[in-house]
Amino acid sequence: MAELARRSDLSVATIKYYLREGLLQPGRRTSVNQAVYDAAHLERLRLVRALAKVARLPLHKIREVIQAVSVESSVLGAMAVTQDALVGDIETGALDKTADEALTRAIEERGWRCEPGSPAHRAAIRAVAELQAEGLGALVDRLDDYAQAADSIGRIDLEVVSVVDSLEAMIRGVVLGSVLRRPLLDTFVLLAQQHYANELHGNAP
Amino acid sequence: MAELARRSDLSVATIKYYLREGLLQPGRRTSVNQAVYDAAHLERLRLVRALAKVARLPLHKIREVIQAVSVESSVLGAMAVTQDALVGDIETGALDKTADEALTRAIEERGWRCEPGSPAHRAAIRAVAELQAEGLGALVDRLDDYAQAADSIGRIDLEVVSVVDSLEAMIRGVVLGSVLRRPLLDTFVLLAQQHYANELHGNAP
DNA sequence: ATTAATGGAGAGTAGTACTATCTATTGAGG
DNA sequence: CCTCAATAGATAGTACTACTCTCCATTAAT
Repeated sequence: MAELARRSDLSVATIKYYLREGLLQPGRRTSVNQAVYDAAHLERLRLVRALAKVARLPLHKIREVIQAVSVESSVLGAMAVTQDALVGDIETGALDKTADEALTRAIEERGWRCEPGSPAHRAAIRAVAELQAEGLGALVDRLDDYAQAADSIGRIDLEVVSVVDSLEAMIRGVVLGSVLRRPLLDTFVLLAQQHYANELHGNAP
Repeated sequence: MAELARRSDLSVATIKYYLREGLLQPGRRTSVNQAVYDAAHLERLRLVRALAKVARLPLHKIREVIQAVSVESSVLGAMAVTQDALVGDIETGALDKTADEALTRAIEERGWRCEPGSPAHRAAIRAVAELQAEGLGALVDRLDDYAQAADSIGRIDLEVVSVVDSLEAMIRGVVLGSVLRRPLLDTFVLLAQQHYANELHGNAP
């Protein structure tokens, strides 16, 4: 276990805590006070850390994702579970009607076939509604443009996933990819903003 | 104050707390136990809520952003402050060298002019490094594609901002836009993923 | 034989974001 | 004028998350 702690950069106490919380599968017991942990345990710990630190999911959500994914036998199913965890909980009240309409227009424009009523769809409506509520109509007017960029990203995501060979590695790739690709794109957008801000400012090459 | 609580959907106790924490400017006093709050107070509360609930910034970060932005007199400055808050704190250690190289290649490919060493740039390096560490090299191989999509988004962001007229409204738009555009794009990407997942699955139209 | 680590369990801690209670006013209605 | 609810201000308490510490009996390693 000291080994596992060293390799995962976590304290022994934290690993024990994760074991208690069911985030880490128990090791193979060799005696009453000894157990061996292998590469799978290390990988699990890395996954848990990624979900906690990068996606900032609460530990109970992480447990849900891990359990759901370990049962899951399809890549699409794993993707759905991960998506649901990433959007978080949405209050089940009525959603803004004009936001729904604006979103529906954008979806039709793109020709997307997606599940209406899915957590992601509901979260999208809420996001549009918040923009409208804060008077950022100029942003809402460009939904189509953002949708076009999102389309590229979603397509690349799926292309990347479909490269992998084994189902298990694919599911792991979907979960980790969904979580880790987000900050990548976020920071890339910031860099692009810097670029165009510099251009506006007159620092053109 | 009861009025402000009602309009902002916050409890009086919470507003008092925000006053204590310096997140809300004090109202104009009319007597020792009376003060009037106006539209600016309501707007501030909405901004605080957006930064807390949507961007999930801790309150002390929100205070930093608000104070920095209120002093700020340029749109670019406000954008930089907001960017720094959104990327969070990065440990000031050495960053992964191969990740830096991969990122530099992508930036050059795009022709971006951005600040090396800025929080956003450092965060990008870390994001790439995490993908590499988790064996998601397939994703890193497509940095250019993601960068291209990010480029579109950054360009649209700046176009949206430059539409506004007054400086004050522009700064508010930059802060709120940066914060609220994120979940919009996140959910759009999820919808695009659903679309392409359906296609892969054979549910083509 | 001694020392150090292990598994297990419970209690304790730090940080965040409120929420409740108290006090001394004070404004408004009857 | 009197009462009563509301207010500003301050302090203490709460709920939750994510650990961290301490203890124990047991056992592996030297």
